[in-house]
Amino acid sequence: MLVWGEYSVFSTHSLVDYPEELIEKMVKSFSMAQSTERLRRYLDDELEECRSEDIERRLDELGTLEAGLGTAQAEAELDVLSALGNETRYTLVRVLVAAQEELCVCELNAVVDVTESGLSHALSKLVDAGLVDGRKDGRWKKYRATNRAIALVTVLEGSVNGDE
Amino acid sequence: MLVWGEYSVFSTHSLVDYPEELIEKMVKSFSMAQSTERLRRYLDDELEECRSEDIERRLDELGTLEAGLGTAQAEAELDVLSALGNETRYTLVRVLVAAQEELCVCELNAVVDVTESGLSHALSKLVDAGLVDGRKDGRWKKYRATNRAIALVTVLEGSVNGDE
DNA sequence: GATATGCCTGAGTAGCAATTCAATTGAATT
DNA sequence: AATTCAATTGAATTGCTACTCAGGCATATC
Repeated sequence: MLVWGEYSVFSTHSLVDYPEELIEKMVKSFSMAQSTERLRRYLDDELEECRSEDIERRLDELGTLEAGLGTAQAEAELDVLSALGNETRYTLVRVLVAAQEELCVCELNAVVDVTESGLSHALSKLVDAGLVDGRKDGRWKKYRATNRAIALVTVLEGSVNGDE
Repeated sequence: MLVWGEYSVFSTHSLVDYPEELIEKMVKSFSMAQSTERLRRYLDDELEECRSEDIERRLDELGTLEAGLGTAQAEAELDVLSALGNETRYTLVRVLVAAQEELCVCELNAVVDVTESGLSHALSKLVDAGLVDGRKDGRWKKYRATNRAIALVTVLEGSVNGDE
């Protein structure tokens, strides 16, 4: 039986008896147990009395919160955020939103300080994130901001006042 | 006189006559000239006739678009975005928004897969970005989502439907 | 068809960001 | 005051992203 408090695992055998991966696992489960232990103490504090079901329930509640709308959705949202969270790409989106019309790649090249290739990479990421749409027009290619981009930039500009 | 088309600069002197920084400058201004040249051709296409003032004017317009609400604001916005654009931190914010109440660090430790230290770093970045507020309560520390965080997560969840 | 131009893609790399580790602070308990 | 514990901080390391470069494809012009 594993009794972490008394390290009975370690007292029975020498550590070198175990393969590395197992040790890693043990260490991880140990630190896991530690943080659960802390949570127990916290709930003890908060709820006055605290049975082990309370911890289980709280862990469950937290898990539910995390799950929220499912992981796929959250992943998509994260993609959008990390697409926007870069100076070059955010500049492009801001310009396209402000322009309220489609702009040619050759025009966009004038507003960001990267290679033609870098610009292309940036735009492709923005397309993947659903933040801009691209359209080929003869030898030129034109991009416009999507509604998603407009919504996000608007909220962002509204919510972030330069006063900090 | 510099005539890029004919590389007169390079024909007059050997390249090694110039210090490296100057060459770099020349190369940069050359590629700059190239992209401006492309913009000229594009405007030629679009406006039918196109004088050099037209290019100047368009470059100005694009510059204005880029400037928008000033660089300080844009920088702050970018900070917020890059703070959110990370799995650990975005999970924390989502959980805090969903919880609609302050949560203890020891509780948050249960929803993300990082060290206690990593969690602390993450929370500190979120505070800097104005996405969460921290409050010390005895030996525990509790964090809650700010209005900014709520607004952004809400819009994001509304704008990004998992349908892609 | 040959050439020029606009843009894109894949590979490689430099630099930065995210995580962990080690040590510390501050509060509470003894 | 000494100890324990929650949380933070700074340094070191790992991992990854955002570039550039080289080459390619498509369209237009000759």
